[in-house]
Amino acid sequence: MLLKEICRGEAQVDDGGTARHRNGAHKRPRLEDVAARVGLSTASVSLVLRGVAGPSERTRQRVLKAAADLGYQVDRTASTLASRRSRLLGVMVDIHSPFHAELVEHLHTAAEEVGYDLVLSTLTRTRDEQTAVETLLAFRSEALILLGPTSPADVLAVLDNKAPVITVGRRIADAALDVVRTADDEGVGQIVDHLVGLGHREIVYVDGGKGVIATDRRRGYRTAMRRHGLGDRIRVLAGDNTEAAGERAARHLLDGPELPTAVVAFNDQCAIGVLAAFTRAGVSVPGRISVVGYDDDTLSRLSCFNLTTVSQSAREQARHAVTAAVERLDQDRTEPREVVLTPRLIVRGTTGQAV
Amino acid sequence: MLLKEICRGEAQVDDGGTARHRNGAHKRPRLEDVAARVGLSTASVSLVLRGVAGPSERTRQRVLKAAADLGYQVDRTASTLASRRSRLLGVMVDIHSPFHAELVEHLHTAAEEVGYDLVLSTLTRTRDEQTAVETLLAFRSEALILLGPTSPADVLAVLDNKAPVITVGRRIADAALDVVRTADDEGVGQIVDHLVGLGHREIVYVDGGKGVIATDRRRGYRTAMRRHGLGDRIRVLAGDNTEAAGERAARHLLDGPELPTAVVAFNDQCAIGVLAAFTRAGVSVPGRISVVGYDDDTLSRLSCFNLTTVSQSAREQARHAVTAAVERLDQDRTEPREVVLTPRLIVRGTTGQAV
DNA sequence: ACCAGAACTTAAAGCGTTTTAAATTGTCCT
DNA sequence: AGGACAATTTAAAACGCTTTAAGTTCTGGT
Repeated sequence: MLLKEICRGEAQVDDGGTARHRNGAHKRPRLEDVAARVGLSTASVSLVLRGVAGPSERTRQRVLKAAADLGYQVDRTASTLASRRSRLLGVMVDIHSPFHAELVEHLHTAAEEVGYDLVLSTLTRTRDEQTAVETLLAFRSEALILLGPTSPADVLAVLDNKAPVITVGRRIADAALDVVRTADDEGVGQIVDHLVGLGHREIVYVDGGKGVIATDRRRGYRTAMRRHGLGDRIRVLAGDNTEAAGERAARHLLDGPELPTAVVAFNDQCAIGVLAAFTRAGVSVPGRISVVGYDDDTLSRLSCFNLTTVSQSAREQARHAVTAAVERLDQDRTEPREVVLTPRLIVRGTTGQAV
Repeated sequence: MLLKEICRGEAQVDDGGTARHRNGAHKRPRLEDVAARVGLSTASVSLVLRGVAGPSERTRQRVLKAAADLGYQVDRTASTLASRRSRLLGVMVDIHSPFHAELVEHLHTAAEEVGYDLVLSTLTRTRDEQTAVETLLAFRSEALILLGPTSPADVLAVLDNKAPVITVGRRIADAALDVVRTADDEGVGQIVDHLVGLGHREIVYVDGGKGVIATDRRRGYRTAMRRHGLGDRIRVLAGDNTEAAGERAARHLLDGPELPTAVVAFNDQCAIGVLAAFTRAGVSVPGRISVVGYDDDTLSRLSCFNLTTVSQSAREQARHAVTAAVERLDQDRTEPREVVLTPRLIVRGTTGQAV
């Protein structure tokens, strides 16, 4: 062991710092190195570094100092292997989505609070959900938090056999999975309530195409209209989640016999298309017509849009997702759970009294 | 060994699938399990699974089949430890930045082509560069690709001792680091050329505050103006990277004696503020005044803005970053290298002939 | 001095792979 | 049949840590 140490030392000297990075094999200090430095066993050092009770105060201090001097940093791969726990939550995200970005932000803090770390795997044009999830498992993630997955329920169910799956932001038929989401129908309901409260009766909805989310929102619109006795005023225009769709819908309305007094769009992106088309046509918003989006995108907050919209409380969803994971991992919960949060209407500048 | 197998088998049956996830300790099949299944050693299986030459075709097929049957997936932590290589590139990103999202997308494909994987660590309000980088190292990243780091050059230099650092998108004084970036001054120069070509002479620049990037772009503006003999027309308005700053600047211009014929903003965000203020004031763009941004944000592409801007070629930067990493890791390059790419002007709808 | 028990420390056995050197099997000649 | 060599296969030693059971050292009380 002494010999070994000397060898390492010599090698480092010979190395001279020039070939430091060769093959990424820059020697980082190991537990053994700091142990040798203070004349203790690696066991003690490990104990101190993990903050486990046992080692004396004197030992603690010396070890901490030595570790700092050497710039020691634990090797996650080794400790995962040894402890049989990675304490890692795998998160699948669409890196282009601002909403996911927000979720990740809160997932980080929530996970940290319960002693877990996050590993991210992103979807891209050339990287599908399958690949993303495999990466997460290869890192030995203990649970999988999937943000807005599009895989069918049965695929997710199979996945759940390898590690508990928590789906965020999407309703899942009745697979035995944990789901955290907001009530999309209710969110649109709140929008309609708000508009009706402002005296609107001619409220048009621009659809978001197929998909669970679009379905829920559309239903929310219909239900709310009927609730207000406006069942016969229900009017759904085809559309999708793009600005272009919003523009098309708005032009369609402009070409029509009479303009409604309010337009509710599937999401913010789409709403902005609507907004742009109206502005260009000289129709005042919210003077002549009110426009509402959904998602509380960064976009909607821009003062030039200042869009009334619905927020999905990223913070709460993230916390619930982490809690769900921890319950599965550390508290033996086996029953699936669905957490449905109430979205929050954000009234900004694109809604006003009906004319 | 046979006994051991039986034990594992029994345990799985007892488990019955209900307590599967307890402590994240779901037993995944190991190399040994697939070896046992085909009656070979783990060594052979390892060889086959990694595609190393040696095993006979017959063996190969049998192993592959067994692995598939068992749903075997290699455990990265173990193989990293054993092979002393993680083949992992650590990437620090600001998850809220659309530009970083694009870079990550291309980094993924570039890394894959050379047999590396990416591990992402994000900056958030509560997670600074220090923490992000430590996480990357804890995973044993072999190189660090930092997207737009703000840490001072000397901190980055120290970091480079632990693993080769490749900085993307930011100029670094003269640290011995690899840098990949675009020539910001040149980008702004292209904008000015474009405007001058359209007959503009009164071109105002809205500044981006302090910071290396802002400095470069401002310099680019000044240099280009002088180059066109417009040195006496140079006019820089205070600003930063926000929409609000753009609005302020535009209002300032509107209040002034005479409007310039073109405004160049530090970035797209800022340009959109400018745009919004002009539109609201009834000043036609590009009829009366031209506006240009920088970054080619998703924002700028929205048809309602359709902003003329400058693209930073995420794809090229990503490829160069990965190449730089690989050269350091696999080809013993020790000399730092700076790659400066030429940005590309994207002419859209906010620039036109000077009036 | 001696001893029980508390306080602290450590030896050693893994964790699931890779890798090297050695062992085994197979093939083709004489 | 025997031997040389190539083609396969494998035993066993890492990798850097955690963890458990077993020491060892201290206390304070007799």
